[in-house]
Amino acid sequence: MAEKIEFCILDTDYLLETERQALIRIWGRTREGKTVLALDRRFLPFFYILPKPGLDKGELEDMEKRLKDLNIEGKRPLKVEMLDKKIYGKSARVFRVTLENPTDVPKFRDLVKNWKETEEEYEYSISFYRRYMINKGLIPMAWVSVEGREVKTDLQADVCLEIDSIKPIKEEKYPNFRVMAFDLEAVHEDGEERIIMLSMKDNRGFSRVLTYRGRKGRGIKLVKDEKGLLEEFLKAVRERDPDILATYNGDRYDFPRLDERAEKHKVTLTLGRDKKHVVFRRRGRISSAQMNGRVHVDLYDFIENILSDTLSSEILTLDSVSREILGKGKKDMDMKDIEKSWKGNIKHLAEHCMQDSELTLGLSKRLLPQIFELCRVSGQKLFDTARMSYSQLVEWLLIREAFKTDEIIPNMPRFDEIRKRRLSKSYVGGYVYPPEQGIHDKIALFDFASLYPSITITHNVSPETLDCQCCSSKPIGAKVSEKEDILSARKNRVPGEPHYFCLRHKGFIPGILERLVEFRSEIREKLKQTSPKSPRYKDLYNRQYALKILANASYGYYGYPGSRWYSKICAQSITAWGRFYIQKVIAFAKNRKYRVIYGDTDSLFLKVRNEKDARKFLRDVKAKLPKTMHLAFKGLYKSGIFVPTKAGTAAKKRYALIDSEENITIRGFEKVRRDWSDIAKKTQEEVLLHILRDKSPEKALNRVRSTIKRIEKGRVDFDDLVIYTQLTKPLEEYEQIGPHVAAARKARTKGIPVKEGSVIAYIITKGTGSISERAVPLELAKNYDPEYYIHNQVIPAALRVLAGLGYTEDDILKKRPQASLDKFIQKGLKHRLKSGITKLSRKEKN
DNA sequence: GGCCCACGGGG
DNA sequence: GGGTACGTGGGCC
Repeated sequence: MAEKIEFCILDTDYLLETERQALIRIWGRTREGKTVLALDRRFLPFFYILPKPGLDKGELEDMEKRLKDLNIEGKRPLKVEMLDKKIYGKSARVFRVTLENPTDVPKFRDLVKNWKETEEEYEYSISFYRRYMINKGLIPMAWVSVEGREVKTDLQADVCLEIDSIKPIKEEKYPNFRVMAFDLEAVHEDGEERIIMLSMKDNRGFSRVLTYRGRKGRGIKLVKDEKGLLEEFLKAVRERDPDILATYNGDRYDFPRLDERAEKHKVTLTLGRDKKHVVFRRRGRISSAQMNGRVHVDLYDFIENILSDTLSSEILTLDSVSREILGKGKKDMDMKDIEKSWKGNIKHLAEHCMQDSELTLGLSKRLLPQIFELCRVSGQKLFDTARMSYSQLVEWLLIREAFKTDEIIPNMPRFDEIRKRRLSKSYVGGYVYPPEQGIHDKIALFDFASLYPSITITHNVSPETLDCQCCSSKPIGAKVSEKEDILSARKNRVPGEPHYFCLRHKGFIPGILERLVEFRSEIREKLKQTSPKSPRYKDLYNRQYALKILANASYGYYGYPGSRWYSKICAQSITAWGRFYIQKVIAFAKNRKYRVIYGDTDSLFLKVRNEKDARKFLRDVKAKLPKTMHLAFKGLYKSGIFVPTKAGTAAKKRYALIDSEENITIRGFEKVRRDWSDIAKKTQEEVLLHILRDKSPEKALNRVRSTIKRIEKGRVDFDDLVIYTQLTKPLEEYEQIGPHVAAARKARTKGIPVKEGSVIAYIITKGTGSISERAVPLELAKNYDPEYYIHNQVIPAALRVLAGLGYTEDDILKKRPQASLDKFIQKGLKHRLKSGITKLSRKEKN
């Protein structure tokens, strides 16, 4: 029976059932809530070959014949065609070799890559499901109309179709995807990490905790043992049948644990919509847990890669991220608490476990719509998009655009090319106007909105428009100097660089960015006419956010060593223009007798009389800027301090600001990691608390001082001094003997077993020699070195926070008076911190 | 100063 | 059958 069905694409994959054609599968959901599986067996893989330039007609014909005659164990190319394509905008004739099975592609490519007629091969490494989506114009998380014949399936789908035809359709809305979050708890017992509890919660009212100790209670289901827990989990997922399984750090923690324990108990981890075990896909240094027909979204991956830039949170724990995004966090339990509860208060542990699933589900409600929009812009499926870095998102956007315009997709750089790019001389970045140290009042902040994308568009910065032939006779604006009018930068000469960009033909990347930016401003217009409470507002907001992310990442993509469209000169030119514009604005301000307090890359702080004054300045300077460059007035701050970092080095942004609503912004933080001692971590935490909650930097300083005294008097418990560091390779293989390696060696000679993967607990003890020489395993430590803990642990940790407020090591050690800073801090922080809207950020723009 | 090495999230 | 990949800071050499 011929059927027609419309659905939203959730996932795509392919199966290699035979040596012959592969099977493409598309999973989705209809408006009516049916799950769909659509199958396509008719799509064929291919790749391109660019012949050496200068081959004559006869030689090309010979090459075509040789390609047609290729033979691997009886397998032949199904088709060899000559096509007109473009490579970096220039037309090029290429051969397209069509094959039967995706695994044939690399095999046939290997055969031809060393031919003397072969200049280069292209598009041989686009995975098959991506190839299909690109060529059919299908967009994940967008809609398709499929005509086909319904077939039987033993997979978990309401409808299964063999595709006769498939085409994209326009529809903005999403179907009601089913989302389930889960979280597990584990303890170490007898050298194993056992799963003791698992919680689940979905967006349709289901929640459950599984465990095998204590009493069954509301929402708690008791199972026999760990194996029973795993089986019950699989059953629940199958019954609730979510489209999306959401975790927080599931790729690195929950799934590897499930996998280990399932193997131990001989349970097959069937969490997808087929009968297959979860697979782990390598992605660089980590693996991702994937199943078929159901999408595992690890929110931590997305937050770490993308969202962390817009978060003010210093660390990315579930607690801190939830606090910021959802306005509610959780009571954290450490490993000892969990073990204690497991032996006693199971109910308490169950609440804690469920809380994690709740927060994860809460986050997914907010973040999945953003990720969906990124899927639509990048054209990549949910599983992939949720794990992509900025560069990868940009890359896939470009790849999909390239296909539309008959551009051949440039190859990924090979390993030695990447290394070469990494080692190549770094170029000059953003301009920093050194901050005027001290306290200032009435400071206006201005910044360029999307500076680098604007430059890319305004100046047509693209690899194929660089130093073009057509404009070579007369590059314009050849002498761009300080004295010239600001508008001369609109010409195509890169300021201070011996390059120019084409004025006649729009570049590939500027063209894409221009459409992105136009599309975004259309959406922002619509946003203005939409009630902020309506669901449509959120959709539009997420859409413009996705576009902004992609546009802003484009500059980084030019300079990213793994980039297919790498161009150091483009990246360099963009920062050159960036410096040019911000310097022009600064020069203009100085000319008008404004005091410039600080400037960095795309922003500057000016001392102004009042808001009106600031707005007037903006108006005047904007008249001097190209219309495509958008300088904006971001706000007037009552006061602020700016802390210059060491001259010469790349200046770090370190400042604290207070606006009229008494919100404080502090920038320039870094975080303390786990290979620090507890005493350092605790001190830092308390310093933060004293400043933010008690509004008292003085208390914070005193807190550090008393800790130092305790250390000096030898009153600190070893537990607070231990540093934990993992051995990531066998002890013998270390070239450099760091403290943990030295401590591990000492442990071994005393008969304490250590091996690759062991976490070494050590203390830095008194004596002479390097830190490593004085690093002793916790079990063997007899004393500790106060100097090390004061100067290498506590003070640096405290200064991460305090330096942002202008304090130095000398202040902690009472070596200098601090009148002026204290005045600011008393005045500034004291009551203004009340508002609680406090930003602590290590983030630096761009 | 350059290079090696570990961390992050989770429990 | 093409993920090969990060970015930053401490301490050794």
